[in-house]
Amino acid sequence: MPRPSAREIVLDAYVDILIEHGPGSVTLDAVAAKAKVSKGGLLYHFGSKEALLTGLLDRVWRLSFADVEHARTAPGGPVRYFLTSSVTDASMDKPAHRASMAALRQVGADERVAQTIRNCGQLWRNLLAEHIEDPLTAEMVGALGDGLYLRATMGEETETLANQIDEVLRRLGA
Amino acid sequence: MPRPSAREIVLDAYVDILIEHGPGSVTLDAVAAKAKVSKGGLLYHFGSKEALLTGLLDRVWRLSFADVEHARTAPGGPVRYFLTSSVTDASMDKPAHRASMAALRQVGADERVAQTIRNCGQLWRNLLAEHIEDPLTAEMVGALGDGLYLRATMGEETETLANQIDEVLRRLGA
DNA sequence: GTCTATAGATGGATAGAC
DNA sequence: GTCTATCCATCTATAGAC
Repeated sequence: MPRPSAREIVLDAYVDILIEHGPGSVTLDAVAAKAKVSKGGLLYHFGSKEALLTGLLDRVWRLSFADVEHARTAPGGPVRYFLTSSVTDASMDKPAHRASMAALRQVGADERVAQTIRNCGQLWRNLLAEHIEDPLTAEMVGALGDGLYLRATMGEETETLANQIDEVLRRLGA
Repeated sequence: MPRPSAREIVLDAYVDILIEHGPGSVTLDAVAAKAKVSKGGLLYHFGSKEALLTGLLDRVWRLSFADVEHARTAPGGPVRYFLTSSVTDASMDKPAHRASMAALRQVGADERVAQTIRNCGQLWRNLLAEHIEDPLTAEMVGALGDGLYLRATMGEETETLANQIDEVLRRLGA
């Protein structure tokens, strides 16, 4: 485990603040303080506030891509991995989910945000389509997972469904 | 149709800016300009930025409650109404959806935001539970609708599922 | 590569005229 | 009920020392 670069530490702080306080509270001062660098130090790595967002979107895409690849070889299969991670990891500190949660809070701030999130969604949908024969079923699994993800990011109880993923998949025929 | 009060016009402007530019761009100046009042005029109706958020959350709850009541007597039944409106109205300018989309962008800014959204979600889940016998099926329909809603708010294509709502419901047995 | 200092702009909120 | 004017805190970004 190599020590994370200063760039990554700053990005972590940016993500933390977005998730905990929202975009209205994101200031260079706040990010620098959380990352324990000075504002000048921060601006050496990210030349502007917009550069921070760019860095976040890069991370979101990179981690989502890796997560989808990881799903391909997951023990219970990709489909099961998709649903369980939608519901389980969103509240935990899996980096891929933290990054996309942070990005979700920036929708509207820049066109690239929604674009990136859509691209990541497409990755997952492609994966599901590869492993579920019927197209409509694949779409339904995708939408259901997205719903679980949304709920988890809202701090909602998802146990009712989380404990019955196998039965859910059986009923969907996936 | 009574002319909307100044309060409502200001709230509309606040919602517009949240949806179009995100919370990072919400300033009293911007809201006042969009509502075509002065900053002083705005602050007469909402004494602070926080009061604007409070006003939004009130509206979200009020409109969601009314929408759920409206769903009870919808032509195709409440369940069908839930799914079709999740997918259709989110991109349109139905006030209930615009308000909750705006609130969604403020998650993290204040605890009450996620709380309000959870409460509204509970309203819909109760409705579904009343009209779908099997509890797990009801939960699945709810999650699927939430997924469609999330996608619609991201400007995502939802037509594949939107055109097959009846088949979706048939497969879910709802 | 990280810091301090500071410029210059913009933010939220108040006071008081009309 | 709506406006203008203003205060002061905070924000982004730059300049330049170390």
